[in-house]
Amino acid sequence: MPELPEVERVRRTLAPHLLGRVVARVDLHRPAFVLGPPAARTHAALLAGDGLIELRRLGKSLGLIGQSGRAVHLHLGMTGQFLVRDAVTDLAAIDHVHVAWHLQGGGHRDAVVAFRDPRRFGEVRPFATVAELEAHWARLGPDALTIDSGALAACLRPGRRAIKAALLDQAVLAGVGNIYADEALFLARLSPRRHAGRLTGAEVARLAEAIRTVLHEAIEAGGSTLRDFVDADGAAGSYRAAHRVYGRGGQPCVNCGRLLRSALIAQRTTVWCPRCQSGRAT
DNA sequence: CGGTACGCCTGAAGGC
DNA sequence: TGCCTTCAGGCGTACC
Repeated sequence: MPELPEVERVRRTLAPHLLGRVVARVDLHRPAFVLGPPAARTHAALLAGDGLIELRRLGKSLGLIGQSGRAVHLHLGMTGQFLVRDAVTDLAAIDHVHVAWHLQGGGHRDAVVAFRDPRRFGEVRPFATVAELEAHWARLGPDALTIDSGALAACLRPGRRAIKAALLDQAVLAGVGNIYADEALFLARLSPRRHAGRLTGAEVARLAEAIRTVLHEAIEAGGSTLRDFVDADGAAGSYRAAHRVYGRGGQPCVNCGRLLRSALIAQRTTVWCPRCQSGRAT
């Protein structure tokens, strides 16, 4: 569920708890949750003893950077979340906590940041250098939050598949998932079944603007909480109430009143308005 | 190339 | 009440 807006909310709320502080200890509650070759999965690789200097984001991925130059790739998957707790918290009493970073210094009281992920689709993957993290991220397309018309056209040009499928492909564009793909296509008045490579220049421009608009709106609203998404301060997001199509199959279109269609496209439940998103090129 | 299916994993929700 | 099935979905991978 966490897509770009939710991950960005996590980044913003988590950063103040991490940056400028030192990792006093890393607890591996579930060692197998940490990815990569065994030699690269040490406590030091997870930034134990390191100072934390940066928390960056690309698409739905977060990167925590240490003063040593080490870096940890973090992905929330479907149900991943970060809990920030007092240092004395008994994390063993909280289910599905896989990794925990104990933090000191920086003028705050000691704290612990726990990665909790019931479904375990999330990722914690250490890298020895920032360059290696960046190489891992090189398979991702450009970040969706700032995508412009020209860059989007370049991403989509070779594609003959449905635009919905292309938007979900993180190698094309990083950060859009099922919720925001449907919301952006609705705003851009494009059928999800249109061929990605056959959109007109005007349509690509509309889509790029729609993607930026829905992502910015969602970030401002704290993200979309469907069931259990919360940011690092424990706050749920309210953007679900603003969804125009996602989760509204069979209900009237907010624009024209026609009942919204729902179908499986690119193996994902897709909702759109058959009138507003007519599917014909203009 | 694209599309289809599956596995990973848990918990919520629906059917009976 | 309780058991069983289905669904949700990010992402990698296998296969046609």
